[in-house]
Amino acid sequence: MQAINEYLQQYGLADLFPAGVVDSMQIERYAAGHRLFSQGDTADTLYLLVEGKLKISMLSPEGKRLILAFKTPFDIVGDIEYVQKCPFINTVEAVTDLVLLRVPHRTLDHEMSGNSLFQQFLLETITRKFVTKAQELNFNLLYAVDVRVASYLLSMTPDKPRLDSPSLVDMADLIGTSYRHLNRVLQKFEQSGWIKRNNGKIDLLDRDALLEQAGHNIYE
Amino acid sequence: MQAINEYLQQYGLADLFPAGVVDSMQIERYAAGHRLFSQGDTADTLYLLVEGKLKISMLSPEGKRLILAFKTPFDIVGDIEYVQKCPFINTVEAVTDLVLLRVPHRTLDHEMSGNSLFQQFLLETITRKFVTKAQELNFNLLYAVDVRVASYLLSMTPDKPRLDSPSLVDMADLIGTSYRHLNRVLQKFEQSGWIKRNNGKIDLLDRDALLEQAGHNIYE
DNA sequence: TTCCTATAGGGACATATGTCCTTCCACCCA
DNA sequence: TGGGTGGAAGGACATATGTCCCTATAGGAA
Repeated sequence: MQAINEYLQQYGLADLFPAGVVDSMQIERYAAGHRLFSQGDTADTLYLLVEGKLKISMLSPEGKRLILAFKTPFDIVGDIEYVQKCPFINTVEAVTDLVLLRVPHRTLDHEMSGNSLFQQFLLETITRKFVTKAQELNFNLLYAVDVRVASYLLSMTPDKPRLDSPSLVDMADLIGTSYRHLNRVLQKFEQSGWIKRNNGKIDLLDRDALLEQAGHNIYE
Repeated sequence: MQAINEYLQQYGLADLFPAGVVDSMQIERYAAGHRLFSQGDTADTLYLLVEGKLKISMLSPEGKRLILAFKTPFDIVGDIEYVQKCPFINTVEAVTDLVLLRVPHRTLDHEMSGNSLFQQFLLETITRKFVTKAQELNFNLLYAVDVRVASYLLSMTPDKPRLDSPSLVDMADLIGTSYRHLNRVLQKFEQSGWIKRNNGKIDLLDRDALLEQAGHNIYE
């Protein structure tokens, strides 16, 4: 069970936050499945994700769900809303058990406004997010679902060639297609011998073929 | 023919840049059609768009062109690349005759690094771009081409209900569909009596119907 | 003028994708 | 133990979209 300072140290943030700000931070722990906030909620907190995996999603006016991203440490949640002073744009839920550092906007406004180091930190973070988002947009406009599925499979298995509990529903919402069509594409991949489905787990048998199908593009 | 200071005044930027920075700015004028830079070019300049309309596009590895945005004053070009210190990500061309203020990175590095006001300015600009890009991504994932076409038509005619020289080729690349399919959708709109095509011009006859088709979503 | 090129407009067809519905199976709980 | 329940898997069909092709027309270049 790490303390706040240890986390900050671990992610190279020890010099970024003055002691006064660190004092006002709180460690928050959430169980898998817990919803941190929903789109439209008032945003008065910046979150630093230090352990676990969370899911960012939104609901369209028609009620269609879109999963925008999965995030793992280190990452920041709520930075856009902090800069824009607007309500939360998306919904965030815990996929695994989470540990986050919670920084109130009030503290940031008092102690960090005009702090050039912190602004530079935010600038680089948000710029990086922008580039990622832009690539994602291009990727979606340019390629059909099978390319995106191949890319997704590859990006989710950097270490071992197996997806343990993929939740095809989430996967479809992330890729932006229907559950049915995702299934169809997976079936095609399986018939081609590129993957093997067992009991909801997915083994990647032929990374090279998938890489070719993905057009050498990977999510992120 | 305005001077640099007048432009800065006009867009409320007079207090943002110290005299030393303003001195190093240059006014640049380009004719319609001119290419300012291409993706991959070294970026050593930040551009402030003060007159005219430009087009941001990219080419996929497969050679498919995607138009990412049209921009009109006031806007900033090259801010992402300035923060990231990376080559230009996209290609930028003049649609109409342009006037831009050119600010060398070198000057910014020397005179503005640590300038909290300027960083805040960049932060807000880039954050806004991020939100726009994110909405665009959601919009593309959520809605089919006809919705996007309706939205595009509405957003391009804020004043008068006519598109004068739409270049359907560009329009298709912006929406992210094929020329053929765009034509098909326009044909459907025309048959529904929502628009009228004359000699390449497009008149909007029924904004309400288009608004409904767009699902009350507008680009931007 | 005459040719050439670019674009508008659209036909025909194949493919990609969405919607609806059915079946099957593992797992949980009363 | 039996009945639910939820997700995996996929059949059938309609629609959306892409590709390839052709024609017509306007405007620039020779």
